[in-house]
Amino acid sequence: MSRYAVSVYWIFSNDYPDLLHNHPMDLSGRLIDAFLALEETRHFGVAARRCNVSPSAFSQAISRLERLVGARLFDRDTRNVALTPEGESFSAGAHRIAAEISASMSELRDRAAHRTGKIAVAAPPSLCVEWMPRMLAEIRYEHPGIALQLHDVVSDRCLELVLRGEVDFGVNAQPGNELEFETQLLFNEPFYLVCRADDPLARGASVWLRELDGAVFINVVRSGSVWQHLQSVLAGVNVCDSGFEVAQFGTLAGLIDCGLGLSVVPRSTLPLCVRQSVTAIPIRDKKAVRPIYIIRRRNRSLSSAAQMLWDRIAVSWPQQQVVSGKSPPGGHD
Amino acid sequence: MSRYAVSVYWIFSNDYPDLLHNHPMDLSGRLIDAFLALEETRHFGVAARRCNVSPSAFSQAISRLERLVGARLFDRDTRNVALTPEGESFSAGAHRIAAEISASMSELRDRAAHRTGKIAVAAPPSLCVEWMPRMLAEIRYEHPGIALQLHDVVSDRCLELVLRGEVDFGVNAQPGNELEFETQLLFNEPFYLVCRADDPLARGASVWLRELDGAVFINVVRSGSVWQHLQSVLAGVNVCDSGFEVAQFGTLAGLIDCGLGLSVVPRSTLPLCVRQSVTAIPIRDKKAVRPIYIIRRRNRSLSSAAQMLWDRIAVSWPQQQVVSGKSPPGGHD
DNA sequence: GTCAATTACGTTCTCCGTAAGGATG
DNA sequence: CATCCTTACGGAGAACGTAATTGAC
Repeated sequence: MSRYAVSVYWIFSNDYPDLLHNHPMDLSGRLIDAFLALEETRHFGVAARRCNVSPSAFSQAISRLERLVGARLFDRDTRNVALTPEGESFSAGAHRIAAEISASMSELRDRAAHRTGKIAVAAPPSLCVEWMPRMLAEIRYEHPGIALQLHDVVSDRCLELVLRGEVDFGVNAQPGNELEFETQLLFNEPFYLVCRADDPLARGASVWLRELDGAVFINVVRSGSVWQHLQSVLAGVNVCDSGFEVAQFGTLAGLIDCGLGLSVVPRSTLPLCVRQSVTAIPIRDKKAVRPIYIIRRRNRSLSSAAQMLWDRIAVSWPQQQVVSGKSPPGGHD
Repeated sequence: MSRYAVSVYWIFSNDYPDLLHNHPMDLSGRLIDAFLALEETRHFGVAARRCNVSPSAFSQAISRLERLVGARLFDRDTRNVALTPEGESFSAGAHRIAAEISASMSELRDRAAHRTGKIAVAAPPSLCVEWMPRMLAEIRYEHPGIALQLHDVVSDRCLELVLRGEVDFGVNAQPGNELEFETQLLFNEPFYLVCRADDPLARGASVWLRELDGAVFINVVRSGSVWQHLQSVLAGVNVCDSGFEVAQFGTLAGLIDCGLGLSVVPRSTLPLCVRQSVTAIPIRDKKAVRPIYIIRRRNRSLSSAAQMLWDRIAVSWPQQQVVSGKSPPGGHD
């Protein structure tokens, strides 16, 4: 009896009385399925088997559907089953509903299986020379249905694209602030000395930064992250400013080739810098590196496809952890 | 313990194991509603209130939906709610599903409320002169959204249209066979003598059939039901065949007007027969009637709109009952 | 009499609401 | 610490299966 008393209390304490299990719109996919099966087979038993339920359950389901829509949908006796005019009217809608449900489900399944989807990433031009294209080529080969988008942009623009959701994630030499971004260090990319092959500095297999004292130095433009990092890398080295400030690494190579100076660039740009008479030499200083991060918006999940690429990139360097938002020396913004 | 034994037996005797409450397509309208509410409000509490459920139930519903589609649809913490890429992808489909469900339900509701729909009826030309048009005019006035169709056809064609479902029901002077048709007698329509106003028979207020002995009789075509019924009505009366056999009652009136004979017609055709010098006189014989039935396919329900008109017609003569399929004397086919 | 749909009835599962828990700002 | 989403839990209703009933041929 006390159980009943509790029930009564609950009935009256229910703050959501409007919709006690009788919403006008609780059409379920099962009911639509039942309708379509019966429409096609015109036979309760067969339709029930097709829906994997007992004839009894199927009959009840049809009754439920009819009660729900407020109209008898099938005329039936023990021998014949046929649509009523209302059933005919409902049929078109039922087919459309089923098609929409099916389409929505397949779309999500396709995305989950990476048969379709889209990945947009941003990366600095240097990493777009070989590194990102190689990553994307793998994806394209394994999942040709996924649309790929690559923005080769400078650091600030990369963060902007990530923040605005125009790319799923970015690869960047500069981490974002930790309130808005989730950042993981991928690797530290070493800088290389780039100079003429007949430059005295090119005699050894590697050089120290201090050996660059007095060398004529060609700068890259200040907007890129390369310039930012070089400021700290070259701190304490007395290089001589050549006066040039180039935007493209191919230009850099041309200037060097003609004996107008030398430069220091990240390894990923070497394919653009090295030519017949221009060579690249490792720098032995541990600090002659720039960090490469992978960056996404904090608290935003990635699409299934983007997550796959993220994992593939991030997992390649398994020892890394999320870094704090403090900018490293030489970083800006 | 015996209860558990029974349960175990049932588990193993279950012939429908495939789909034990985990069909891939049991998307319900409620879940779609929940999704749309949360997409719009971006707030669990508010969306829950809009759906008239507790925050807890709403949260569970979203989780259920996400488990069902196999993808996380919302990124959320205690402060922010946002669609994931998969959620964005699902959104369009969800809107379409909701729209289709809503449209289907409204359509059925509109039909139930007679705001829309269609009625097609067949009736003999005689009853299309005044009787059916009056019925249909009422419907049109009260329910202008319902499309109306009227076939003025002869008896056999009427049954054919009913059987083939090209009309919802028919009004007919001849009942169909009771296996395929469901028939209800509406009324017995009296026959009238139609003759020149100066005919001796027109002197009284009414006549007996036997008074027609020797009169020159103009027949209507044999294909119509009028001819069928006249055969039995005039059995035993020795009328003189005029040789004319007309299809239109206007023609009949013209012939009579010119003194070429007289005829006997159902009351409903009188508006077409009576003119200045042609008059109609009731016949006193009880058998000088033809039955008018309302006929529909057996075991086929009518559309909501058609049912309304059927009821309106059938209920006008409440004492009538379903007649047997035996053709009345004079009936054919 | 037979076959198929329905109804009756008991069981299981779904879904809800209350209440407690936990994370975030 | 306040807010809001989530989990835990118990109960009501939904939905199913078996079995009995109805109804049509």
